[in-house]
Amino acid sequence: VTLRDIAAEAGVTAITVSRYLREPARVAPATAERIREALQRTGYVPNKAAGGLASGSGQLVAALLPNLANSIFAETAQGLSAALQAAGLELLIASTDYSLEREEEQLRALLGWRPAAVVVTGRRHSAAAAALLDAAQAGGTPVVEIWDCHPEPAHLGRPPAPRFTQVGFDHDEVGRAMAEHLLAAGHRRLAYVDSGVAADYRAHERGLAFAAAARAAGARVQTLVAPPGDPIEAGRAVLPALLTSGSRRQARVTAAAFANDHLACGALLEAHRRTVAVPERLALLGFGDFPLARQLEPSLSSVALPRVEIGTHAAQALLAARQAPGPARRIMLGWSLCARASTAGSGLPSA
Amino acid sequence: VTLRDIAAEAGVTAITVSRYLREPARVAPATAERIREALQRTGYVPNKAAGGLASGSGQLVAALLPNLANSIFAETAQGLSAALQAAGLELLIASTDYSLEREEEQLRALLGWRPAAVVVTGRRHSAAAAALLDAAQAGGTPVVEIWDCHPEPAHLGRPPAPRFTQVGFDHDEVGRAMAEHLLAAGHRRLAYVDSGVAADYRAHERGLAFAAAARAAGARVQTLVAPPGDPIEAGRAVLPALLTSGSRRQARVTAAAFANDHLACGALLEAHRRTVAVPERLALLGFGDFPLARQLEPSLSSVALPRVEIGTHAAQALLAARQAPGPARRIMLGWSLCARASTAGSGLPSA
DNA sequence: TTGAAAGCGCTAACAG
DNA sequence: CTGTTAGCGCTTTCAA
Repeated sequence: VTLRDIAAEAGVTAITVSRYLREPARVAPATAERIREALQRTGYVPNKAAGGLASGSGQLVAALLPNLANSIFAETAQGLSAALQAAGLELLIASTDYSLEREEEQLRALLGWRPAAVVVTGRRHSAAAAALLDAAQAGGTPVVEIWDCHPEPAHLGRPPAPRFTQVGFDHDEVGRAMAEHLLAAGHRRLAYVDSGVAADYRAHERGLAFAAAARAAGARVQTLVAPPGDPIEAGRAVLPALLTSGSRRQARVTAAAFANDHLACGALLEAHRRTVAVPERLALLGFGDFPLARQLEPSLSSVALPRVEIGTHAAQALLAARQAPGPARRIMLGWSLCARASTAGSGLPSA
Repeated sequence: VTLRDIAAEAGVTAITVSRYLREPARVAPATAERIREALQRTGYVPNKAAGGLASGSGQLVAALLPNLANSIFAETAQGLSAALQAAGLELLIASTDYSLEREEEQLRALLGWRPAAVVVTGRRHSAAAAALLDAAQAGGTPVVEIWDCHPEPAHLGRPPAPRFTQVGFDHDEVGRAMAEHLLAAGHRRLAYVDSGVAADYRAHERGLAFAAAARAAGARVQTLVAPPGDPIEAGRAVLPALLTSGSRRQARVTAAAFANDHLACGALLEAHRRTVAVPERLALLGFGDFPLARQLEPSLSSVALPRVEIGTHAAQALLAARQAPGPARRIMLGWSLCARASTAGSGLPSA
């Protein structure tokens, strides 16, 4: 069923039906009525590919996320989806499995649909992918990077504008805040447990900032990498290393920060099983504030993230850019360190 | 940059470039080389909307899920996404928020892209949505219903074919298995805690089957509905009702089954907090087997679901149907009741 | 208020 | 092996 078919039914030409569909007011009432009936009878659904081709517009938004199953990105996807639907845009989505090569490949595929805007995760891309994004933006397609706002150092008093609009937060800042939280509770022997997903560079960067801040404050920091596989099990598996670390000449770790709440929960559960006192013997700090974190016993301290908001704000930013193209912005969203029982301050003497 | 541009660069016409892109073997090596260079230089990305329009094909798959953030559907989406990407198809996704009206509205929007196939969640649709799906299938677009395989009663010895291919499992069967599991552990006073998401009819159907099976075995069953809002909190909130139920003339509930693991975890954590013995005083059975279920203390019995497989099998089914259209099939995927400590058999005397 | 002509970027079918 | 012609279904621009 095409526009022509229903035009024939209504005794007009295709263009009139097309007009009716877009600006009903510009069609005579009598004609409109006949068109409406024909539309009803046939159950016509306009072909958006043809429409987009003719008008050069496009109603698709392409989004690239590392993984749709990961609750962090799933909520962002939901936020994006809901906000775009409300604006009449459709979401074309692809997962990259944290791989820059797959991101490039999928970006190329999605760009073939001439999306109205592009959303990518993070600020690291392959050279070719970056070139594609630049070209897209130069061609008037807004590009938004999510989950990673990275302020460059200020030049001449103000920070330079980013290449693409960024919606998220500064992972360095979070890493530092995590360190400061543990330092404030009196800890001086810290550990950071990095993600087993090696390509999750944001987790790695948080760890670097964590370590730098801790060392700057005179604390010792050890970095472990969780084994790959189920992250809760990985967190359990990491606990022994945390407990025995530096047992010889170096004082033992008294607090550990984790790349995510799954790992931290694993460690917490394993500590419980081994009757290791948390936070007395070992304080634990997660990242992500997953719903269960606050429910465990002891409740897990964590960093609450604007997971859904990143999606909705990204949608808003690209809608705004579509209407009135402007320079790339940095949209910093709030996060908060939720201090709970697992890091309750004990005023430990520094070792 | 269009096909014409790079054709001009390579000194050929557009159709030759088009051929090179689709069947490189059918152009002369020398020509191919020039085209390749031109492609490289310009960074050309073929316009798929135009290609699809001309060829009548389309490389998009439309998927409708209740919610992308819900871990159950998020994993299915990931499975779908990965399997489709591997086959060179893109995923156009929309969320319905468990609403049939929104499903219909979004279905109409997605159908405008003339997708190569359509994936919808569940077997209930508005009349108009069902008509759209029928029309799509009649027009050669495979339609797959996921998460709900509902065998009709057999006529003349064999069950009738479903309207659309279904990929999932039978929720009635799961509901019965949940009841049987608790009955086998000696329980005779059961409860089913339904989802606070009223439109989640699959959870409701499991509850009905659960209750029917339990009553058929001579047990008493009470059905509660979890309050809306955070499901873990809802599970916590429901516990008192379970503990006090029937305390007067009717014997107390000794085992409860839940619409999902979030609710069950909430109840488990609340039981722990109140030092209510699980499973001795109250056995708890979840649904979904979320990663944390097995990690809690006591570990939560639950029903493990083919979450990712539903996505991958749906992709396979629609790819197969694209290549060789056949009758709708019912693809039943396996699930398993994981008996853990929270329902460990206590051989309770029936009341 | 409606229509005719042209074309969006690409591909099918045929011809050369 | 390559090109010509004629669209896919819709919208733009202009004219009536």
